[in-house]
Amino acid sequence: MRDDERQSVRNLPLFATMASACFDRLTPASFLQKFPAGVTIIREGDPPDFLHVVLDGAVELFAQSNGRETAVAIIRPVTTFILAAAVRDVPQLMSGRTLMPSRILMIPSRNIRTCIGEDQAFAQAMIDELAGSFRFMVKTVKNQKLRTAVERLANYLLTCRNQEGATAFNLPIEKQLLASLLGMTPESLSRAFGTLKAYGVEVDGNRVVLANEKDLTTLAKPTPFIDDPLI
Amino acid sequence: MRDDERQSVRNLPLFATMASACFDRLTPASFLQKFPAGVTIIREGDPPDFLHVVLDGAVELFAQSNGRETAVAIIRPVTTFILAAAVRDVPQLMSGRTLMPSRILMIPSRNIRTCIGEDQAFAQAMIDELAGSFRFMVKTVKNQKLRTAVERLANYLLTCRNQEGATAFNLPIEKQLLASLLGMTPESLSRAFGTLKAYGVEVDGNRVVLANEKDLTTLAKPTPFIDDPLI
DNA sequence: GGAGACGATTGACGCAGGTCAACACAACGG
DNA sequence: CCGTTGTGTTGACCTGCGTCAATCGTCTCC
Repeated sequence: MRDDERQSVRNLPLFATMASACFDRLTPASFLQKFPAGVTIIREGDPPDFLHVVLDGAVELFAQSNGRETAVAIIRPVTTFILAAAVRDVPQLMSGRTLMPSRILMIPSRNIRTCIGEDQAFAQAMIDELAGSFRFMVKTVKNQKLRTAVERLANYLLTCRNQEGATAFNLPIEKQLLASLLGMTPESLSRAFGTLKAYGVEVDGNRVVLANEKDLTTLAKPTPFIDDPLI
Repeated sequence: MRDDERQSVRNLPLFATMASACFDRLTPASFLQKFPAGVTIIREGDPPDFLHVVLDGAVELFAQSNGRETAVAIIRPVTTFILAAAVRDVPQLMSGRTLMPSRILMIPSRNIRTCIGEDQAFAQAMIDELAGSFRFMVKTVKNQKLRTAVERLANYLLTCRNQEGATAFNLPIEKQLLASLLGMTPESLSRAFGTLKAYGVEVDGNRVVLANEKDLTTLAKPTPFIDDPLI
């Protein structure tokens, strides 16, 4: 691991406040691994031997059942994942695959659990992180159960808009994956985009322009309690 | 609060390991409140002034948007809720209403946050609790996105069966609420029960008999990574 | 440059599940 | 005792979305 990367891990909310003594004990036991795109790096049901940190690239968390599959979250640098399984030492509920060539830091989850018991600040940061993850999943459930496919797409686009700060942007993921994340088929996503044309949504490949935010917002009815990632 | 109730709160996983000094500081600041059935005791968007503990009765956590409403979880004694909002001090994402006359212990969330900083064991218990809550929501998302309405009902019944330990039992909640919890309308639930007749599911009011577990299981395809509440 | 692979789109069609309305039934209160 | 209210069921209908198949464009790799 390069020194600037070590620093960027250290700067994560989860690790920023922990005692240096603990952090220094964590890092030597960890190792950095490079993966090409499209590799499944963790599998549902596996024991959570490592806490993973995406340093570079992107990881899709997904789940399978009955031959069906769905994306649950996209993890981008610099963020951890499978925290909950790691601290409880129980089988993982989701699989993870790289969406592009990625570099992942793997920290033995045993060391994580030890540090929690020794470092008060780390425990506090862990509580914050887990509470945030829980709330993210609550929002996901609400999004899924209270909205139609077109509404989910409309709100997704508005959220992109807010993060980009502009009404024109590129979709950060492929449409196939977006469909899975939004809980629909690629065909339905295509048709949902078609429906949104009437609300000023212009699409060309990955390029999206929101030409009529007002109408789109009226349709989407966004609420901070689903769509604001910060609260 | 009666002494045996104080003890049952103390016995909760969240409070069992914490230092007595902390627990003793928590309880005097808390108060017990009685609610009749059907009362909304917390509201989406409200600040989380209190951590709630259901001592008696039951509480439905639900969310609303666009005039639609959905149940997210049922809280039974003795369990806490809105933990995540309380520790982060951010608006609640769900509302809660009593399903029957209930007695709820309300602990100022400020005190909870203080204790986390002072009591290592409490912080540890909090981490466990939040990790468990997160995983519950992951399972909820998977259940919702990977299964049809009939499959969700079939798996719900099999989960009841395991908790009761018998193939005949009473539904613990009204069908209306069950429909909302499973993400469908009451009419659809009624028809889903109709579909399951062919799989040995006999229903009379709240009474359910699973006369053919084998076929039902073949249909439901339960997986511990969605249906096992313990992992 | 051409063959293939992959992602996206479109059309035709079907089904799951929502909507609306009517009705059955039990619980409850006057 | 009967009307009222709440809860569940059933039927008719419709729509949102999945499925299947064909097509098109883009990218890659010989």
